[in-house]
Amino acid sequence: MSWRKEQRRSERGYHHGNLKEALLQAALGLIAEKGAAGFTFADAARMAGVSPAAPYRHFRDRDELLSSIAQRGFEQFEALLTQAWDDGRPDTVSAFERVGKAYLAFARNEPAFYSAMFESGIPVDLNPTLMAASERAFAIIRAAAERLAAMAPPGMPRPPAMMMALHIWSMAHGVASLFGRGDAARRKLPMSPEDLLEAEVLIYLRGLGFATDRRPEPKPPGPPPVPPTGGPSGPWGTPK
Amino acid sequence: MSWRKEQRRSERGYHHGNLKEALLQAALGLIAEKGAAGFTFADAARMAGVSPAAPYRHFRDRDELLSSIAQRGFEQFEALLTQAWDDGRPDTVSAFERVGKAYLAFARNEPAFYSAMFESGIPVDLNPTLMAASERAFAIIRAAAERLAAMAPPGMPRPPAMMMALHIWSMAHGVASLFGRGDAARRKLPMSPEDLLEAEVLIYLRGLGFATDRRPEPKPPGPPPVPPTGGPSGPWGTPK
DNA sequence: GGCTCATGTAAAAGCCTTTCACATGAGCTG
DNA sequence: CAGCTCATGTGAAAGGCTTTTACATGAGCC
Repeated sequence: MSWRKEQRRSERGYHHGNLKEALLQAALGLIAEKGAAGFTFADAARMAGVSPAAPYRHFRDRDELLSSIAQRGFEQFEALLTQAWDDGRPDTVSAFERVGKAYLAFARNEPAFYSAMFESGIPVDLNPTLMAASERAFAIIRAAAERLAAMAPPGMPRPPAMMMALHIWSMAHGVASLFGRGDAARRKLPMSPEDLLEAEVLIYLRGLGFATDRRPEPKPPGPPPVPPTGGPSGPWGTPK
Repeated sequence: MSWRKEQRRSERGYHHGNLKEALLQAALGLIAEKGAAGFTFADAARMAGVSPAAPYRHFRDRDELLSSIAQRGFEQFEALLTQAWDDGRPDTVSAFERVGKAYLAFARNEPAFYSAMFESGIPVDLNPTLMAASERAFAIIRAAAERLAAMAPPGMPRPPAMMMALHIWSMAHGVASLFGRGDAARRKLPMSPEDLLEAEVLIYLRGLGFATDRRPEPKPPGPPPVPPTGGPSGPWGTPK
């Protein structure tokens, strides 16, 4: 590991040696535990074993720490989405759904990041660095939408990829925000958030004219003109 | 008006006479202005012209005030959605869209309520009263979905109304959260949030097999089997 | 060895939350 | 109307958090 130094001088002297990182980690834990609102600068300092003034050597103020966390969050988010999308393999539609699941997984597994990114009240659009990171993450969704739009069935008007991307994003974000987290704001659902989102996206894609019954991808988008066969392969299973 | 009393005794004496209400109003303004996180109990007291301890006669603590606001928010939200839905007049689909627009309008016009309801971090599911109010609001969406599901085209599997309701809710909530407010977290959009949501819902409904080209409602859901004519009446206008 | 500058500390000011004992006066009771 | 009582406000105080400032330490570099 790269932090032997910090480890060795456990009874650390005057200087911490890795305070910035320690503060970020502490904050991450605290936010996950008590929410972005309840997180306190002094707590993080205490947790890192330094005086309450020390953090100010590394962050202008509490908000800047929060922004740093959001920044990192967007970076990890982007990485996760990139990996989930996997350049559309093995087929565009299922890769697309993997992206949706990754969105929910991130919200659930990284509540602190998610909180800092979307619920902390920091104005993303006022911080260019943060804004850029956020747009890099969204770019994955847009790229996926682009690919999807390109294979739209020929008989229909071709949907604007940007619009599709925004739609998918809002679905994923809506499901994650309303139903996605372990504790807060949970409501009883008849299905898992993952299934809920998957069905939502499938129905949406079908509304755009995509055949969504997960068959090997027709290389040149095949003839089957428009929505499904009426058969039992709907997004929510067979009706009783 | 019913508050003559408070008005008349402008230079009020020892007792305020309407402090609870005044605090709620003050908080509403403060939250709208500085966000749910930045809102402070002491500020509200100051704004109402009382000592910092006075509010504790009406609210256990800051969180209870926030909950009260969320409670009211859900009630107004429910009223607004009810009115927008208007029992499905003049036709189910357009009434449905009106509900979507009302959702966005609420987020935009009542940022303080919206903030308290969805972003303040208060655990809705731990407060039965609040939870009930929230469910009454959601019930409107579910009722609308129920109506919609009932007129699903006969050829297809009938979608579960609850699922539809959750889908629509997540779309509206996602759009509102990501793009709906004046200032924060805004991103440049190629279209208004309203249009974005409308297109999203229309595509979704089409994916369920509904004809979405706003014609007089077929009393017994007519024969036109499935999606549109391929004509220019798509949800996002005609392709270039 | 000695300098210098990044990094920590201590102390203090200012604000917020919450509690407690006490003050006021609105509304009832006779 | 006198008197009581209790809901509602006040003032003061304890305890935290944030942020600033002057000062301390010691790591890295000639």
